[in-house]
Amino acid sequence: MSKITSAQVAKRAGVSQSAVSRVFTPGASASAKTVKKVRQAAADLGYRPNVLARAMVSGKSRIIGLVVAYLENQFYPVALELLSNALQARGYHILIFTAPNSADDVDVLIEDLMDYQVDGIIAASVSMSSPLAERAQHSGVPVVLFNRGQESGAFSHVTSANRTAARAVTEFLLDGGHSRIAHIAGWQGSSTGRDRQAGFLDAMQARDVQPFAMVDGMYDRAVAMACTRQLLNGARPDAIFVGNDHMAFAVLDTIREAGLTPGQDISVVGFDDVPMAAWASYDLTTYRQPVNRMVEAAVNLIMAQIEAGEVSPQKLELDGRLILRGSARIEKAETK
Amino acid sequence: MSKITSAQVAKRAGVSQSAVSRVFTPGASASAKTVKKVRQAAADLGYRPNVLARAMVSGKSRIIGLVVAYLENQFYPVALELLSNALQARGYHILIFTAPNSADDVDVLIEDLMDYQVDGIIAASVSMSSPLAERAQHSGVPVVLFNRGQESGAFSHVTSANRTAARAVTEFLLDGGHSRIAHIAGWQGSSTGRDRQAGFLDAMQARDVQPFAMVDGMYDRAVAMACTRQLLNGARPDAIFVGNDHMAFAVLDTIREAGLTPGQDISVVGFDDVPMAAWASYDLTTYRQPVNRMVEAAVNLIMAQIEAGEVSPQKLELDGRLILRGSARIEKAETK
DNA sequence: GACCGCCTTGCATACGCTTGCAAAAAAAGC
DNA sequence: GCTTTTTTTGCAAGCGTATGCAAGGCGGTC
Repeated sequence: MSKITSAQVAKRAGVSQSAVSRVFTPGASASAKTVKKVRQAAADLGYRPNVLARAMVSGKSRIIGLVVAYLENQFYPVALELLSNALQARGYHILIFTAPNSADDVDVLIEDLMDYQVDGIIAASVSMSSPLAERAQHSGVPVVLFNRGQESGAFSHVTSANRTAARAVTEFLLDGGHSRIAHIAGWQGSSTGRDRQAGFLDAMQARDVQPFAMVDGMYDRAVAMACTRQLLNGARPDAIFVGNDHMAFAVLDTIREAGLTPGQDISVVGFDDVPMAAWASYDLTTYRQPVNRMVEAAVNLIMAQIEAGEVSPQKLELDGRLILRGSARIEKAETK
Repeated sequence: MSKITSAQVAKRAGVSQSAVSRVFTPGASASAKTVKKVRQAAADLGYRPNVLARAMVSGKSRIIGLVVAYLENQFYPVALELLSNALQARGYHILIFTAPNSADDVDVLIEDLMDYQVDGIIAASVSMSSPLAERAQHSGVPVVLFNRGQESGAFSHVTSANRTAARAVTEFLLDGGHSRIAHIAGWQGSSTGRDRQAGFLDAMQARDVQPFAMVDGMYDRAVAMACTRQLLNGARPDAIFVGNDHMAFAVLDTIREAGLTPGQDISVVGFDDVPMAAWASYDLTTYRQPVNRMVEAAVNLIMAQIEAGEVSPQKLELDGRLILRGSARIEKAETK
């Protein structure tokens, strides 16, 4: 029930309170003798500096606000864990805010976040409004968007090269001899969803083949299942490119439910390469987002902005690669 | 780049700083006139109270430390999201700490945590050492263990009634006519793993049937797969009760890999009922942990301890129920 | 109209720490 | 050994807010 303060340590060590502070402040000067006395006293009393008090005077809280949603999509827990570890290693910690779906509420959330004097904000799977942009900018809080882009040049962001990637996926399907290719797109309210769809269209137009179908799957399992059932009615596609793995699993389940075999009757390709994609029951061919590098980049970005007061927003697009598994036919078509 | 303070608002509104403070402090007295002036000035300036400064003087940070690991196991992201939402609704937020596997390091983590003056700690999927117990107790920081028990009566915890539940699962398998039942147990270093194994043994002994096999799956996918391959060699079990869903999925994959059909050749039952268990590709019979109620209970517990300074640790065990799906044979054996 | 009680308000202090400044101490230079 | 330079140290002033206390304002009662 006791809070040990630096003053108490100071008294016990026979030095001033500022001496104690300096011993616990990296880069401050203190003689070996003082350091020893203070450390001893601190250990005796079980003293630990109060991060909040430190934050008040220094203006640095060593807290990063993380806004996240869609934790059902395994991509985010994985990213969250990596982010947390990377930041912990640098002495920062994550204050987590789970975002509601509506975009307006995100703004409220960010206000909340800033009340905590966070040193930076990482927003994963979330778009931010422009008023909010100004707000954060105005407060001098760096913002990095993770796995989501932003047209306005307000923030930094790090994503995959979604459009290029989607083009590669589509070309892979075309090369595999598919000609009736459908796209269950990621949510069109998100940049990732739009970019991947654009990449899909790029590739189709380049080869001069019409999309079999193209619908918005909203990054939602139920919606993806409904879309798939629709597609399976009547003339079927021979391939479906799905906006992310989370939906792709739903597609696979639905295809099997219809008595068809993925990779044989219909090829399915996802996006993300979450761990589950490698599991035998799904065995999903998918485009691997380089989540490790994305996290690293995001952390580096936010650190740079915090430490250097860097203001120019960076837009990073990292390359991943297609991971071939059993859910999509590989060999060239028999027409060859 | 500007930090608006209550003093600035005060000046603009023509009142004292304390008046501003009172307007933003629920339960403090201020005349309607003052409230109006202050709110106006605050809105003009874009003032928001500094939570950290508030925390310093009040001693309440409105931050809950959450220690978590095993985010690959979908149970935890789900719980995390629910916890975060429940706490956000009460004006609290989560500072997240991802725990390494080793138990010692958890202690270091908690020290870190307490530096942030958290109002409480929720530890999910993590055991705590007794020195740590004292430490937190000494600092007056309430600790609640989530989905993990603790023999020492030091902290509160909330879990399922794991032993009873495991007994029910085992009885279900016995009733289904299975006689060669194996158990791939949860990590024996965890209370949940041990309790479920104990429940399994309870039921088997009560019916006087020998376990076909019993091994520690360590809550690890790879280990569970290895165990399963072992079990499938030679004389096979006709049922496997797995310590959690995360491992059960691995078991199912391995069974299929061996050319067998779960629910037909071998029954499999898991524990947790994570969302994925309901997906068609797994269709896993499993014991549903009442995660909503567990979260609610954990939050209530920690709130009570924070607000009332409650000290007596509570040990809550909630009941879930068995969810029947396709991975386990249901009907009585043919011997009937 | 005087008196009493209650609601508001400002003043001043405290929360636990960092940091600029100047004095003291130690080290270095000759 | 004395001056000059460098390092160490204590003092004190904040960081932005809440809150006890006393003074002021208001209405109500007789």
